[in-house]
Amino acid sequence: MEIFLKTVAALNDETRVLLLCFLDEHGECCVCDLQESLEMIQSRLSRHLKILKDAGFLKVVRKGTWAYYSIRSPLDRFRLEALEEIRYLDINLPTFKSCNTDKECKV
Amino acid sequence: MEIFLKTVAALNDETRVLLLCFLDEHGECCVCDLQESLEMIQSRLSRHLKILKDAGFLKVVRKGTWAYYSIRSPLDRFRLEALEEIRYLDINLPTFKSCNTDKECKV
DNA sequence: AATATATATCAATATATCTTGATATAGTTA
DNA sequence: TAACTATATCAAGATATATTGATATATATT
Repeated sequence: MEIFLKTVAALNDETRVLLLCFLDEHGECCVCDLQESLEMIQSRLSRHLKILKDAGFLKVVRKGTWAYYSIRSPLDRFRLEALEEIRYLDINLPTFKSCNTDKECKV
Repeated sequence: MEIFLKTVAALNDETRVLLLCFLDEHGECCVCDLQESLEMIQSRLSRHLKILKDAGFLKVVRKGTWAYYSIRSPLDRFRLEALEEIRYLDINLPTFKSCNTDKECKV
């Protein structure tokens, strides 16, 4: 029950649905890319990414100070179905903007 | 987006997951049966049943003063998948107790 | 070592949701 | 019509979640 509720709670927020949709569309992104693209402050993003990760939707790879988030694969049946449902929502996604520090980011 | 969030929000509560599970297991129940079986006060039940109904999970049939709730059928793909997931949760359901007014209830 | 940068966490406030008890509504029975 | 019953809704308080700005952590660079 707990895991199910955690999964569902993660889906129960517009910001997180947008995040899932964006990562599904653009693939792996670092937090600063998401900050630029979605125009969200860093603490807010970090919080929601953690919730999605803990709920089993995302994975993180750290490279130096950067954290690259992407949709976890493979997703189990229910999470995949949720993602499918989100794809159908026809959300108007903002365009991708790189954080353009151009050091290590965007490998 | 709104409809998706409403659907997910409906799932995001232990009481409602229990309700779905109970109705899935026992089929159509009137509110007073649920009151007896789940030992919940009436206003609480009524609230949650409405949320589940508005989110597309339940249907209601009124007969006199009684309201019989059951899982809506057919469910669309995502809601059905959610219900499947709930079935797998292995929730320890309370036994069915009729509201035993024995007038019209439990046809 | 000192500074800078990316990310994570914390604290305070704002907003939403749940629970309960009280009241309203609407059918039923006397 | 009046009293009764099942259900729905409302109001108040309690609990959870989201947002923001500040701070902490950890890596990178000089």
